[in-house]
Amino acid sequence: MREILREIGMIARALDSISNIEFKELELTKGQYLYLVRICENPGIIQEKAAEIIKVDRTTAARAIQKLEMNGFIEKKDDQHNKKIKKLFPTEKGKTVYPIIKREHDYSNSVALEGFSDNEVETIFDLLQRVRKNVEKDWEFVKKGNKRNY
Amino acid sequence: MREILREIGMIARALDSISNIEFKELELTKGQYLYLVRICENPGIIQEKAAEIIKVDRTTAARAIQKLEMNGFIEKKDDQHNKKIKKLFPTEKGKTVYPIIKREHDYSNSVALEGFSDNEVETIFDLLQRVRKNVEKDWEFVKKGNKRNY
DNA sequence: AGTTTTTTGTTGCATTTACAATATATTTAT
DNA sequence: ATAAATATATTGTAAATGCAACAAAAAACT
Repeated sequence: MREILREIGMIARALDSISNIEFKELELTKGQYLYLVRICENPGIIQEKAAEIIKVDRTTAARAIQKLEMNGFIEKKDDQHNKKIKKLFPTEKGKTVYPIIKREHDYSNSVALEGFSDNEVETIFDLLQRVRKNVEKDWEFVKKGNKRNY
Repeated sequence: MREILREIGMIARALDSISNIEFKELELTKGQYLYLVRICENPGIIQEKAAEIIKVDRTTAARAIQKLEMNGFIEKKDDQHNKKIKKLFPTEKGKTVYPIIKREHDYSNSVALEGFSDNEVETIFDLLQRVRKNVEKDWEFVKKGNKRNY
């Protein structure tokens, strides 16, 4: 059994740690870059959806986004037709910070893929997407309170 | 630019979340399974080393391991020749729980790799190991207080 | 139309996480 | 041998995380 998930965990923790340290100078505290990036790339997205694509608890997302708003990176706007939801948009400040985050991510990405051929890059991307799709089914299942059987 | 790191982040958060939920019935709280597994597989390992291979802050590891000890999953033993270090060993209770964690991990692994050929499994494992090695250099560099240049 | 279920958002609370600072043992350098 | 540097462990503090519980709007069902 090839323990691919252990490798993935190590990589993810290392990179998250690096990003959190590097983004402190942007006044972004732990984890916030995750939400800001998604909101910049999907303006109008709602909190619930952001949590789902990031794969984080709804209440964690709620508070992270609250704080992003408080600190002026994003704003919440009411929807015309649906009183329940609040659409999320980056502010000017958020839009200014986005390319800095992007640059960091691109750099980390290039570090991660050092020594990879173009072909290998395509391959790992394809395989990882498949893993992600496999895994997110179980995540949603378990998060909803269901029990996996094994 | 193929955003492989975003995929990795999603996968890691989803699986960590699943594991944390599933291990609550073992009386293991958030994150503890990480440390217990490493200690079971590397009996005698020290805290500092565990943090390093897991890729987590030293102080976080310190408290997680403290708690594992308090709850009887592991024990710390003084070293004969080095008064500074404390070697970590699973207790009987820890050893009992280990195969349950392992089974869960194996299951998640098989879910993650659903639809993969043997060849693809080998490929992704190999590529991920290379990514991990690339990334851990930067992690150690940044954790030590150095600044990446990009 | 009325009822039930689902979706979305929020808050209380307990816990984990990690930075900063401290202490002590060990190793390296002079 | 002594001093400086490094390795290892710990604690204080602030913040994020996530479960449980709640509320209200929307959607699905009868």
